[in-house]
Amino acid sequence: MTTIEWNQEQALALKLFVVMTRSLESVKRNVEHDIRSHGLNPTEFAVIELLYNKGDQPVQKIGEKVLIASSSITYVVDKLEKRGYTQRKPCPNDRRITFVSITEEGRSFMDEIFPSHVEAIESIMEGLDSEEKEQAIDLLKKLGKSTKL
Amino acid sequence: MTTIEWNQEQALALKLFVVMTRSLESVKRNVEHDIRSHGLNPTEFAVIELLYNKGDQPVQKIGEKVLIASSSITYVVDKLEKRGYTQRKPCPNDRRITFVSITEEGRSFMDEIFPSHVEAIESIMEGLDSEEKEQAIDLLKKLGKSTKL
DNA sequence: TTGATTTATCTCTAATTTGAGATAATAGTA
DNA sequence: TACTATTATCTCAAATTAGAGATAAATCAA
Repeated sequence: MTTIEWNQEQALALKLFVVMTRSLESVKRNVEHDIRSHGLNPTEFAVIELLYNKGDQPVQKIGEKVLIASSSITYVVDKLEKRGYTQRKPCPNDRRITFVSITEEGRSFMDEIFPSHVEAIESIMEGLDSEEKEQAIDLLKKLGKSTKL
Repeated sequence: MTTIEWNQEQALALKLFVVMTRSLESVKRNVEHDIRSHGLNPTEFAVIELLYNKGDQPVQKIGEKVLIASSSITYVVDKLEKRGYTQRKPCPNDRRITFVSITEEGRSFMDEIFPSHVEAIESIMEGLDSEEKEQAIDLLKKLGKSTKL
Protein backbone atom coordinates (compact mmCIF):
# COMPACT_ATOMS: atom_id res chain seq x y z
CA MET A 1 0.00 0.00 0.00
CA THR A 2 1.17 3.47 -0.79
CA THR A 3 -0.15 6.86 0.21
CA ILE A 4 0.57 9.64 -2.20
CA GLU A 5 -1.39 12.86 -2.55
CA TRP A 6 -2.61 13.93 -5.97
CA ASN A 7 -3.94 17.31 -6.82
CA GLN A 8 -7.59 17.70 -7.71
CA GLU A 9 -7.07 17.73 -11.44
CA GLN A 10 -4.92 14.59 -11.38
CA ALA A 11 -7.53 12.76 -9.33
CA LEU A 12 -10.21 13.80 -11.82
CA ALA A 13 -8.12 12.75 -14.80
CA LEU A 14 -7.42 9.33 -13.25
CA LYS A 15 -11.06 8.87 -12.40
CA LEU A 16 -12.14 9.79 -15.91
CA PHE A 17 -9.67 7.32 -17.33
CA VAL A 18 -10.95 4.53 -15.10
CA VAL A 19 -14.60 5.33 -15.74
CA MET A 20 -14.10 5.55 -19.51
CA THR A 21 -12.34 2.22 -19.46
CA ARG A 22 -14.95 0.48 -17.31
CA SER A 23 -17.89 1.95 -19.15
CA LEU A 24 -16.59 1.02 -22.57
CA GLU A 25 -15.68 -2.43 -21.28
CA SER A 26 -19.31 -2.94 -20.24
CA VAL A 27 -20.64 -1.62 -23.51
CA LYS A 28 -18.21 -3.70 -25.53
CA ARG A 29 -18.99 -6.82 -23.56
CA ASN A 30 -22.64 -6.38 -24.50
CA VAL A 31 -21.94 -5.56 -28.14
CA GLU A 32 -19.54 -8.48 -28.39
CA HIS A 33 -22.19 -10.77 -26.97
CA ASP A 34 -24.49 -9.76 -29.80
CA ILE A 35 -21.78 -10.20 -32.42
CA ARG A 36 -20.73 -13.64 -31.20
CA SER A 37 -24.35 -14.74 -31.28
CA HIS A 38 -23.99 -14.39 -35.05
CA GLY A 39 -20.89 -16.60 -35.14
CA LEU A 40 -18.26 -13.89 -35.68
CA ASN A 41 -15.63 -12.44 -33.42
CA PRO A 42 -15.46 -8.65 -33.02
CA THR A 43 -12.59 -8.15 -35.45
CA GLU A 44 -14.18 -10.24 -38.16
CA PHE A 45 -17.40 -8.31 -37.69
CA ALA A 46 -15.61 -4.96 -37.84
CA VAL A 47 -14.01 -5.89 -41.15
CA ILE A 48 -17.11 -7.25 -42.83
CA GLU A 49 -19.17 -4.33 -41.54
CA LEU A 50 -16.69 -1.91 -43.08
CA LEU A 51 -16.93 -3.64 -46.44
CA TYR A 52 -20.72 -3.84 -46.18
CA ASN A 53 -21.21 -0.20 -45.34
CA LYS A 54 -18.30 1.48 -47.12
CA GLY A 55 -17.66 -0.82 -50.09
CA ASP A 56 -14.45 -2.49 -51.26
CA GLN A 57 -11.28 -1.53 -49.44
CA PRO A 58 -7.58 -2.10 -49.94
CA VAL A 59 -6.06 -4.23 -47.19
CA GLN A 60 -4.22 -1.29 -45.72
CA LYS A 61 -7.31 0.93 -45.50
CA ILE A 62 -9.03 -1.80 -43.53
CA GLY A 63 -6.13 -1.81 -41.11
CA GLU A 64 -6.36 1.95 -40.64
CA LYS A 65 -10.09 1.97 -40.01
CA VAL A 66 -10.27 -1.10 -37.82
CA LEU A 67 -6.95 -0.24 -36.15
CA ILE A 68 -5.14 -3.53 -36.52
CA ALA A 69 -1.83 -4.41 -38.15
CA SER A 70 -1.76 -5.37 -41.83
CA SER A 71 -0.53 -8.83 -40.90
CA SER A 72 -3.67 -9.26 -38.79
CA ILE A 73 -5.88 -8.09 -41.65
CA THR A 74 -4.41 -10.85 -43.80
CA TYR A 75 -5.32 -13.34 -41.10
CA VAL A 76 -8.86 -12.03 -40.58
CA VAL A 77 -9.59 -11.71 -44.29
CA ASP A 78 -8.36 -15.27 -44.83
CA LYS A 79 -10.89 -16.43 -42.27
CA LEU A 80 -13.74 -14.43 -43.80
CA GLU A 81 -12.77 -15.75 -47.22
CA LYS A 82 -12.93 -19.33 -46.02
CA ARG A 83 -16.51 -18.69 -44.97
CA GLY A 84 -17.26 -17.26 -48.38
CA TYR A 85 -18.10 -13.80 -47.00
CA THR A 86 -15.33 -11.88 -48.75
CA GLN A 87 -13.02 -12.17 -51.74
CA ARG A 88 -9.80 -10.48 -52.85
CA LYS A 89 -9.68 -8.50 -56.09
CA PRO A 90 -6.46 -7.20 -57.60
CA CYS A 91 -6.40 -3.48 -58.34
CA PRO A 92 -6.17 -2.95 -62.11
CA ASN A 93 -4.16 0.29 -61.85
CA ASP A 94 -1.76 -0.58 -59.09
CA ARG A 95 -0.71 -4.17 -58.84
CA ARG A 96 0.64 -3.69 -55.34
CA ILE A 97 -2.91 -3.21 -54.10
CA THR A 98 -5.43 -5.91 -53.29
CA PHE A 99 -9.01 -4.92 -52.71
CA VAL A 100 -11.11 -6.88 -50.30
CA SER A 101 -14.71 -7.11 -51.35
CA ILE A 102 -17.84 -8.51 -49.74
CA THR A 103 -19.45 -11.38 -51.65
CA GLU A 104 -23.14 -11.84 -52.34
CA GLU A 105 -23.16 -14.42 -49.59
CA GLY A 106 -21.51 -12.00 -47.19
CA ARG A 107 -23.93 -9.28 -48.14
CA SER A 108 -27.02 -11.35 -47.56
CA PHE A 109 -25.58 -12.51 -44.25
CA MET A 110 -25.16 -8.89 -43.21
CA ASP A 111 -28.60 -7.95 -44.55
CA GLU A 112 -29.91 -10.56 -42.21
CA ILE A 113 -28.03 -9.69 -39.03
CA PHE A 114 -27.21 -6.00 -39.27
CA PRO A 115 -30.63 -4.59 -38.35
CA SER A 116 -30.72 -6.62 -35.15
CA HIS A 117 -27.15 -5.56 -34.41
CA VAL A 118 -28.18 -1.91 -34.59
CA GLU A 119 -31.15 -2.62 -32.35
CA ALA A 120 -28.83 -4.32 -29.88
CA ILE A 121 -26.60 -1.25 -29.73
CA GLU A 122 -29.62 1.00 -29.33
CA SER A 123 -30.72 -1.13 -26.43
CA ILE A 124 -27.26 -1.22 -24.84
CA MET A 125 -27.15 2.59 -24.92
CA GLU A 126 -30.64 3.01 -23.46
CA GLY A 127 -29.19 4.11 -20.13
CA LEU A 128 -28.71 7.59 -21.57
CA ASP A 129 -31.52 9.61 -23.15
CA SER A 130 -31.01 11.45 -26.43
CA GLU A 131 -29.74 14.63 -24.85
CA GLU A 132 -27.30 12.79 -22.64
CA LYS A 133 -26.02 10.81 -25.60
CA GLU A 134 -25.34 14.04 -27.44
CA GLN A 135 -23.54 15.50 -24.46
CA ALA A 136 -21.41 12.39 -24.14
CA ILE A 137 -20.64 12.44 -27.86
CA ASP A 138 -19.55 16.08 -27.70
CA LEU A 139 -17.34 15.58 -24.66
CA LEU A 140 -15.70 12.43 -25.98
CA LYS A 141 -15.12 13.96 -29.39
CA LYS A 142 -13.48 16.95 -27.80
CA LEU A 143 -11.29 14.74 -25.67
CA GLY A 144 -10.35 12.51 -28.59
CA LYS A 145 -9.40 15.47 -30.77
CA SER A 146 -7.15 16.91 -28.09
CA THR A 147 -4.89 13.87 -27.78
CA LYS A 148 -1.45 13.83 -29.33
CA LEU A 149 -1.02 10.26 -30.64
CA MET B 1 -22.71 -0.33 -50.31
CA THR B 2 -26.03 -0.47 -48.58
CA THR B 3 -28.62 2.13 -47.85
CA ILE B 4 -30.75 1.52 -44.82
CA GLU B 5 -32.60 4.08 -42.76
CA TRP B 6 -32.16 4.15 -39.00
CA ASN B 7 -34.31 6.04 -36.62
CA GLN B 8 -32.87 9.00 -34.76
CA GLU B 9 -32.18 7.11 -31.56
CA GLN B 10 -30.40 4.27 -33.34
CA ALA B 11 -28.20 6.72 -35.20
CA LEU B 12 -27.34 8.44 -31.94
CA ALA B 13 -26.58 5.15 -30.20
CA LEU B 14 -24.31 4.02 -33.07
CA LYS B 15 -22.54 7.36 -33.08
CA LEU B 16 -22.00 7.25 -29.34
CA PHE B 17 -20.55 3.75 -29.64
CA VAL B 18 -18.16 4.82 -32.37
CA VAL B 19 -17.12 8.00 -30.58
CA MET B 20 -16.58 6.19 -27.27
CA THR B 21 -14.48 3.60 -29.03
CA ARG B 22 -12.38 6.12 -30.93
CA SER B 23 -11.92 8.44 -28.01
CA LEU B 24 -10.81 5.72 -25.65
CA GLU B 25 -8.54 4.31 -28.35
CA SER B 26 -6.78 7.67 -28.55
CA VAL B 27 -6.51 8.00 -24.81
CA LYS B 28 -5.28 4.43 -24.41
CA ARG B 29 -2.71 4.87 -27.16
CA ASN B 30 -1.28 7.81 -25.25
CA VAL B 31 -1.39 6.08 -21.87
CA GLU B 32 0.16 2.96 -23.35
CA HIS B 33 2.92 5.04 -24.84
CA ASP B 34 3.77 6.29 -21.37
CA ILE B 35 3.63 2.79 -19.87
CA ARG B 36 5.84 1.23 -22.53
CA SER B 37 8.37 3.98 -22.00
CA HIS B 38 8.88 2.35 -18.59
CA GLY B 39 9.47 -1.07 -20.12
CA LEU B 40 6.13 -2.68 -19.25
CA ASN B 41 3.15 -3.66 -21.34
CA PRO B 42 -0.30 -2.42 -20.28
CA THR B 43 -1.36 -5.67 -18.65
CA GLU B 44 1.82 -6.00 -16.64
CA PHE B 45 1.41 -2.41 -15.53
CA ALA B 46 -2.22 -2.95 -14.55
CA VAL B 47 -1.26 -5.90 -12.37
CA ILE B 48 1.69 -4.28 -10.63
CA GLU B 49 -0.27 -1.07 -10.14
CA LEU B 50 -3.06 -3.02 -8.47
CA LEU B 51 -0.59 -4.66 -6.09
CA TYR B 52 1.15 -1.34 -5.47
CA ASN B 53 -2.01 0.58 -4.68
CA LYS B 54 -4.26 -2.08 -3.17
CA GLY B 55 -1.81 -4.50 -1.57
CA ASP B 56 -1.44 -8.27 -1.98
CA GLN B 57 -4.11 -10.01 -4.03
CA PRO B 58 -5.08 -13.62 -4.73
CA VAL B 59 -4.62 -14.57 -8.38
CA GLN B 60 -8.32 -14.66 -8.99
CA LYS B 61 -8.94 -11.18 -7.56
CA ILE B 62 -6.34 -9.82 -9.93
CA GLY B 63 -8.20 -11.42 -12.80
CA GLU B 64 -11.48 -9.85 -11.71
CA LYS B 65 -10.06 -6.38 -11.34
CA VAL B 66 -7.89 -6.34 -14.44
CA LEU B 67 -10.48 -8.33 -16.39
CA ILE B 68 -8.34 -11.09 -17.79
CA ALA B 69 -8.56 -14.86 -17.46
CA SER B 70 -6.82 -16.55 -14.54
CA SER B 71 -4.64 -18.50 -16.95
CA SER B 72 -3.40 -15.20 -18.33
CA ILE B 73 -2.72 -13.88 -14.85
CA THR B 74 -0.43 -16.84 -14.31
CA TYR B 75 1.46 -15.81 -17.42
CA VAL B 76 1.69 -12.12 -16.52
CA VAL B 77 2.69 -12.79 -12.92
CA ASP B 78 5.37 -15.20 -14.12
CA LYS B 79 6.83 -12.39 -16.20
CA LEU B 80 6.69 -9.87 -13.36
CA GLU B 81 8.29 -12.44 -11.09
CA LYS B 82 11.16 -12.99 -13.50
CA ARG B 83 11.88 -9.27 -13.28
CA GLY B 84 11.82 -9.46 -9.51
CA TYR B 85 8.85 -7.10 -9.21
CA THR B 86 6.43 -9.57 -7.60
CA GLN B 87 6.45 -12.78 -5.62
CA ARG B 88 3.88 -15.47 -4.78
CA LYS B 89 2.95 -16.15 -1.17
CA PRO B 90 0.81 -19.09 -0.13
CA CYS B 91 -2.22 -18.20 1.97
CA PRO B 92 -1.77 -19.65 5.48
CA ASN B 93 -5.51 -20.21 6.05
CA ASP B 94 -6.53 -21.55 2.67
CA ARG B 95 -3.97 -23.58 0.81
CA ARG B 96 -5.89 -23.25 -2.46
CA ILE B 97 -5.07 -19.56 -2.52
CA THR B 98 -1.85 -17.96 -3.69
CA PHE B 99 -1.31 -14.30 -2.94
CA VAL B 100 0.68 -12.21 -5.35
CA SER B 101 2.71 -9.55 -3.61
CA ILE B 102 4.86 -6.68 -4.82
CA THR B 103 8.52 -6.94 -3.80
CA GLU B 104 10.68 -4.14 -2.47
CA GLU B 105 12.24 -3.92 -5.90
CA GLY B 106 8.82 -3.65 -7.51
CA ARG B 107 7.77 -1.03 -5.01
CA SER B 108 10.75 1.19 -5.57
CA PHE B 109 10.29 0.84 -9.33
CA MET B 110 6.70 2.02 -8.95
CA ASP B 111 7.72 4.80 -6.54
CA GLU B 112 9.95 5.99 -9.32
CA ILE B 113 7.57 5.85 -12.27
CA PHE B 114 4.09 6.25 -10.84
CA PRO B 115 4.12 10.02 -10.28
CA SER B 116 5.11 10.66 -13.88
CA HIS B 117 2.46 8.19 -15.01
CA VAL B 118 -0.20 10.19 -13.20
CA GLU B 119 1.12 13.39 -14.72
CA ALA B 120 0.96 11.77 -18.14
CA ILE B 121 -2.69 10.89 -17.66
CA GLU B 122 -3.44 14.38 -16.41
CA SER B 123 -1.84 15.77 -19.53
CA ILE B 124 -3.66 13.35 -21.84
CA MET B 125 -6.99 14.46 -20.34
CA GLU B 126 -6.21 18.17 -20.60
CA GLY B 127 -8.61 18.54 -23.51
CA LEU B 128 -11.48 18.70 -21.01
CA ASP B 129 -11.61 21.17 -18.14
CA SER B 130 -12.61 20.08 -14.63
CA GLU B 131 -16.30 20.60 -15.13
CA GLU B 132 -16.33 18.74 -18.42
CA LYS B 133 -14.41 15.87 -16.86
CA GLU B 134 -17.05 15.62 -14.15
CA GLN B 135 -19.85 15.67 -16.70
CA ALA B 136 -18.17 12.95 -18.71
CA ILE B 137 -17.61 10.88 -15.58
CA ASP B 138 -21.27 11.17 -14.60
CA LEU B 139 -22.56 10.26 -18.04
CA LEU B 140 -20.22 7.31 -18.49
CA LYS B 141 -20.94 6.00 -15.01
CA LYS B 142 -24.64 6.17 -15.71
CA LEU B 143 -24.20 4.35 -19.00
CA GLY B 144 -21.95 1.72 -17.48
CA LYS B 145 -24.38 1.01 -14.65
CA SER B 146 -27.26 0.56 -17.05
CA THR B 147 -25.69 -2.26 -19.04
CA LYS B 148 -26.73 -5.86 -18.55
CA LEU B 149 -23.51 -7.86 -18.85
C1' DT C 1 -16.24 -39.76 8.17
C1' DT C 2 -17.52 -40.03 3.44
C1' DG C 3 -18.85 -38.32 -0.80
C1' DA C 4 -20.37 -34.60 -3.70
C1' DT C 5 -19.76 -29.92 -4.85
C1' DT C 6 -17.38 -25.77 -5.09
C1' DT C 7 -13.25 -22.98 -5.33
C1' DA C 8 -8.49 -21.48 -6.72
C1' DT C 9 -4.69 -22.04 -9.46
C1' DC C 10 -2.21 -24.00 -13.03
C1' DT C 11 -1.18 -26.58 -17.56
C1' DC C 12 -1.80 -27.06 -22.18
C1' DT C 13 -3.72 -25.89 -26.56
C1' DA C 14 -5.77 -22.86 -29.72
C1' DA C 15 -6.94 -18.24 -31.25
C1' DT C 16 -5.55 -13.72 -31.95
C1' DT C 17 -2.48 -9.89 -32.62
C1' DT C 18 1.78 -7.70 -33.37
C1' DG C 19 6.38 -6.71 -35.45
C1' DA C 20 10.23 -7.70 -38.34
C1' DG C 21 11.51 -8.67 -42.57
C1' DA C 22 10.56 -10.52 -47.61
C1' DT C 23 8.62 -9.64 -52.00
C1' DA C 24 6.83 -7.13 -55.59
C1' DA C 25 5.23 -2.97 -57.70
C1' DT C 26 5.32 1.98 -58.21
C1' DA C 27 7.20 6.72 -58.11
C1' DG C 28 10.71 10.06 -58.27
C1' DT C 29 15.09 11.73 -59.81
C1' DA C 30 19.41 12.12 -61.90
C1' DT D 1 17.24 4.37 -68.45
C1' DA D 2 19.04 3.12 -63.87
C1' DC D 3 18.91 3.88 -59.01
C1' DT D 4 16.73 4.91 -54.86
C1' DA D 5 13.00 5.42 -52.02
C1' DT D 6 8.35 4.44 -51.02
C1' DT D 7 4.23 1.67 -50.81
C1' DA D 8 1.23 -2.50 -50.25
C1' DT D 9 0.73 -7.05 -48.99
C1' DC D 10 2.23 -11.18 -47.19
C1' DT D 11 5.10 -14.70 -44.38
C1' DC D 12 6.87 -16.09 -40.29
C1' DA D 13 8.03 -16.08 -35.44
C1' DA D 14 6.95 -14.36 -31.01
C1' DA D 15 3.87 -12.34 -27.59
C1' DT D 16 -0.46 -12.26 -25.61
C1' DT D 17 -5.00 -13.85 -24.34
C1' DA D 18 -8.74 -16.95 -23.72
C1' DG D 19 -10.78 -21.59 -22.86
C1' DA D 20 -10.94 -26.40 -21.53
C1' DG D 21 -9.67 -29.46 -18.46
C1' DA D 22 -6.37 -31.20 -14.38
C1' DT D 23 -5.15 -30.92 -9.70
C1' DA D 24 -5.54 -29.88 -5.07
C1' DA D 25 -7.90 -27.95 -1.28
C1' DA D 26 -11.92 -26.51 1.14
C1' DT D 27 -16.92 -26.78 2.24
C1' DC D 28 -21.23 -28.87 3.06
C1' DA D 29 -24.61 -32.38 3.93
C1' DA D 30 -25.82 -36.83 5.15
